[in-house]
Amino acid sequence: MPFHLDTFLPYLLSVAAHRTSARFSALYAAEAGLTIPEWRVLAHLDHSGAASVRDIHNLVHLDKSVVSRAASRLELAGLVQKEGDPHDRRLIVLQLTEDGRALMQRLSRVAGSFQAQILSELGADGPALARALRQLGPGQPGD
Amino acid sequence: MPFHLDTFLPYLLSVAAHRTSARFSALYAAEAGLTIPEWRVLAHLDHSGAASVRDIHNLVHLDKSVVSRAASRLELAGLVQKEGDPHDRRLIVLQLTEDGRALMQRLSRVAGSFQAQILSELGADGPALARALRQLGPGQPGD
DNA sequence: TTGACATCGTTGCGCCAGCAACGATACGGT
DNA sequence: ACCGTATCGTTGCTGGCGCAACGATGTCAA
Repeated sequence: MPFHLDTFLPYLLSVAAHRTSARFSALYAAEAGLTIPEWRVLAHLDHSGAASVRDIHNLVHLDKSVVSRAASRLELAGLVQKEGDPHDRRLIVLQLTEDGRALMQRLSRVAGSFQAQILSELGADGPALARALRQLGPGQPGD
Repeated sequence: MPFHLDTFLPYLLSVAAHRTSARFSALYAAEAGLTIPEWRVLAHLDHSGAASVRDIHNLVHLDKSVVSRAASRLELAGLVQKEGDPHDRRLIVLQLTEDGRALMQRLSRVAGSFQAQILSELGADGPALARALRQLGPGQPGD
């Protein structure tokens, strides 16, 4: 019996993830020309307050180097402030600037309405999708 | 109200997709050192029979160039046969070789048991996840 | 038939993710 | 205090994706 790719979960996940990210990117491209890593760093800082590169690396599942470069670009753009931690001088404390907070305030509205849009498209399957994705995502055994 | 990244669907999708692909890759890495595009091309050829680069590009959501290069690598590995279409000499007909079919026979068993494993982890949410992913994937409005 | 336009596969190029190596700093045992 | 080890952030490098351009072939209308 041949194998059907279009019922295979890793494939479906990959396609759905790409397409959904692309849809969302198109939305916030109007507000700001952010890459996905940059968006994640901003979003994380927005709800966690100050955080080190390593914190973000662990919690947002981005490689250290990706976080580092995203943070540098965001600093250049004036959205993020980088300063050394006085207690541990290896650490870099990242924090949103005033501009960064203002941007995230607008973007979180965009994100919220996008999320609502997606959920309305999914109907009753929405909650199950979220549960399943959290189950498949890291933080689970072997991570 | 700050924004919570860990309930945001594009983020959850991306993380779940990466992790699930990585888990599956680790499984078939033992059988064959395939990249994800190579795996998709093989899988599609296995259940569609002969197909052109363009067919795969459309149906498997890989860029033309990615399909082209994957096919070249697979031809070098002796898993796929490339020949010109006699009716339309622009087209390249891709087909599994004997070795390719044999490999896919083994890999489809691996894939099947992996799928079963995932579904058992998801429990009752499995079917809803599949439905939701198909809904979010392309082939929907605006694609 | 000819010529304008469309389609197919390949190739070149820019870009970013992922990995490893590095310098700098912190920690722990002796 | 000192030395070996661990951790943090940055940077160089390789490889692959995505886009655009190209040559080759096909199609259709005049």
